[in-house]
Amino acid sequence: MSASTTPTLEQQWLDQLAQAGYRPTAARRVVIEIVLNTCRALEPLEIFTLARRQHPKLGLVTVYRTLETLEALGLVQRVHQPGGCNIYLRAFEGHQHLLICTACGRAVFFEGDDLSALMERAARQSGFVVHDHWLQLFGTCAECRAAQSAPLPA
Amino acid sequence: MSASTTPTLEQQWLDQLAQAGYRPTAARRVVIEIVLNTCRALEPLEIFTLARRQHPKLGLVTVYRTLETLEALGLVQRVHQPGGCNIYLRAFEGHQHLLICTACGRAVFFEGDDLSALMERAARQSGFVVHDHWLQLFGTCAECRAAQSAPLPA
DNA sequence: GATGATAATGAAAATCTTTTTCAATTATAG
DNA sequence: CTATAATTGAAAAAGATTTTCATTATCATC
Ligand SMILES: [Mn+2]
Ligand SMILES: [Mn+2]
Ligand SMILES: [Zn+2]
Ligand SMILES: [Zn+2]
Repeated sequence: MSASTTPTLEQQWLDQLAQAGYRPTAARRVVIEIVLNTCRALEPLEIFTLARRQHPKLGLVTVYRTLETLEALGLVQRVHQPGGCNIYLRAFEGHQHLLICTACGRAVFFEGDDLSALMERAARQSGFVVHDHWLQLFGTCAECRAAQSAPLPA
Repeated sequence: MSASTTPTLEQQWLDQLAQAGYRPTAARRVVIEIVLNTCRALEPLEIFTLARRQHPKLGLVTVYRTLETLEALGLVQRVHQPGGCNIYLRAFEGHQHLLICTACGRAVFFEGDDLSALMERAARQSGFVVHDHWLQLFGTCAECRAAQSAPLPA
């Protein structure tokens, strides 16, 4: 086997931080680890609570600052949901959109949407030049459907 | 001419309020009038500032409460934008989406999107049952494009 | 058009979230 | 190691929204 193993995503993010002149600190590591190991968008306070288990003297301010930095680097994104708009998730890679479970919050990425016809029609009818689009799907994930129909525990 | 004229939208909203047991007060009239006569989504504070010109003793709390009520009745909706998520606009009528000018905020409604193929594909790939979707387009309106390319005032 | 019951209002206080300040700590280059 | 600069966390400040509560406006009934 080759001696070079693929660096973990966490390491890749830390490398990107370093490359941009940021130092790889304990606080940043913990926040990054949590974001990368959670399949749903998290509020700063949730991240803080989880992170403190590994890093008890962490301050909430640092969570805010780290999210701001990661967002500026394009590694995380803010997600908008009916229940709140300051929740953070791993950023899209390329042109993707989210499908979010309204029961548990699980977020999955999908791609391959082609909205060009739609956007052209909207542009023609409105006189706008359309630059961008937000698309988000909501549904129920397989796990939540299974839990819903499962027999209640005795 | 017929004696019965079509009631204004403002009157229709006030009627809906009355029907739901709410009183048509001066404060509510002013907020409604502003929402109906503005072509972009507004923050509570903006509505408050505009409304005070007509109703100087209005309180900001009342704007919040009125928006809450109008939202509960399905007359206004919260709009999400990169710049803020607590801005309010007339609600959709039927299945519509928004196209928003990123320069001036102007919002126009459009309909006729067919995302069923897209949603089915996302559902199949993810194992989710898809219930709902958010779609929003961003662009530049004709007025803002004209203003941009117009010669500067002497 | 009074009157009493009830809804609605606005000022102030309370809450919650996010940002700023600043002294102490930590990472890095030399 | 040491000097330098970045980072951190606590506390304070700022902002946004909600709650509380005494006062005022609306409405149904007379
Ligand atoms: Mn897309
Ligand atoms: Mn649609
Ligand atoms: Zn789920
Ligand atoms: Zn515009």
